[in-house]
Amino acid sequence: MNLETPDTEAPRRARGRPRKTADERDDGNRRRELIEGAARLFRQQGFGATTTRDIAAAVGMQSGSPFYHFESKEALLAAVMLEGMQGALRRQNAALAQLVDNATARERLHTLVRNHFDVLLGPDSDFIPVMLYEWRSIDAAQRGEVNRLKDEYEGAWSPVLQALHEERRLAADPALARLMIFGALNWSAQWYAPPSGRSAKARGRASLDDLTTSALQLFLKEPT
Amino acid sequence: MNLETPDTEAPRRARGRPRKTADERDDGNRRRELIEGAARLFRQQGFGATTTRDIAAAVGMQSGSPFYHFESKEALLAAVMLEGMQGALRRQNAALAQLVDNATARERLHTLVRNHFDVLLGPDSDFIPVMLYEWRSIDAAQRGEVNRLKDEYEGAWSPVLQALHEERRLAADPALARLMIFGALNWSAQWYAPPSGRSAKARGRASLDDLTTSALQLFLKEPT
DNA sequence: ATTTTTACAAAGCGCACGCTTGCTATAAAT
DNA sequence: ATTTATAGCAAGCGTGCGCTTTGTAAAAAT
Repeated sequence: MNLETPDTEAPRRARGRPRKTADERDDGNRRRELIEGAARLFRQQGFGATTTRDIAAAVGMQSGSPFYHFESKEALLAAVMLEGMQGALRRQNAALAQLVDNATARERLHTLVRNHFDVLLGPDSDFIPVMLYEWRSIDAAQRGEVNRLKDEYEGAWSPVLQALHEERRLAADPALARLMIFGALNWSAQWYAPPSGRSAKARGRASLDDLTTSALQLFLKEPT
Repeated sequence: MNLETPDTEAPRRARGRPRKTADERDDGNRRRELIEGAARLFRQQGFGATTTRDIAAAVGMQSGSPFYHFESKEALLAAVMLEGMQGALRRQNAALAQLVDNATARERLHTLVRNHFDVLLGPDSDFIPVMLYEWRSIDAAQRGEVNRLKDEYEGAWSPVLQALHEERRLAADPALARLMIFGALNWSAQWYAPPSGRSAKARGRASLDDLTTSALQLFLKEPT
């Protein structure tokens, strides 16, 4: 017993380059490029159809090098999801913070929906779709933290929908309504193609603002 | 040249067991069991995470035997999708045919939504979710026929939504509304757990009828 | 009785893919 | 100057997996 540490805590003055913490390692190195490249490939081809060699090649590495940064392909997927949820939550909180204090429930929902479309379909929007459609591919162990963030993200919608329900502008049960609304929005990742060039609307390509308008029209009633 | 067939078409009186046509081969044999087993596994684990050995074992075959019935794993996936869309379309047409001629647009939408939930979440409902969430896994060549059926299935919703729009019970643009409504419904495959035992609603488990009611409440306005 | 087809089982090929191992150049600390 | 950690590269191991090949018992026709 007691193989690990002597009782006397000798200060062990460290020499050489100090070890970075896991947090510090997250910043400006190739790790990020790996996450972003993986997110793009996972979205385009799916997790199963993407090889770790594909990912390495996408960022200009040799085939084994990603495993210096991530202990497994699955851990890389988990990092993509975690990164995505953190970003989404950050942006949602920022959007809500910009609202005036006396904003109506309708205005709050508009902000939430518009931000969600941006998270799903805007630039650098590979993370959340991967999370939504590759959920099965990570095991329960790594799902925990992502799930917490997801609950927090979705939880912000509940009081808004509850208020709209009380205003009689949302007829359905708020809990089911939230699920269905997320479905309607998330599904856009399957069909949305961003408008290209001018007169995009004439060609049937809607903007994210158009989508937001239509979504609110679809879900909300006129006030009585 | 001319290695394939002599000019003289000798009648070639066939002896022995006659070859079945591809159509005949579709009926009461293990092929169906393979499709159903594959559908269940593809839904539970995803296409990429399901091995052909898993599928063979699920129907009590040796690992190579499925390839007698399907030329590739991908062809098996395509068969699952085709089977699913054919069944969905058949059931949708049957449900619509049971409507009285003077049914309102609202009644028609109710029928479509209720049937769609049944196709998605009812018994033996693995086919369509697989189609929705493993779309990327089949190549364009095999997507054609499935796509035709899908267009036909979704097309039946358009005149109904158009009519509701004109009745001012559907505010949003019908084309976008259709996409969002399918999203709201299809997404239920991700979260729905069927009610179990008695007092299911008390435990927060909704029935497919409950879902249908909530969906219509969410999408439709009171008549003006 | 013979032939032909069906519906698999049994065995295994070949390789792509996840991951490991060992090495090295550079950077940052003492 | 030396030590220690970083960020990979280079090469390959092992194996799981899609698929092939061969065999063969039963069925269905002549």
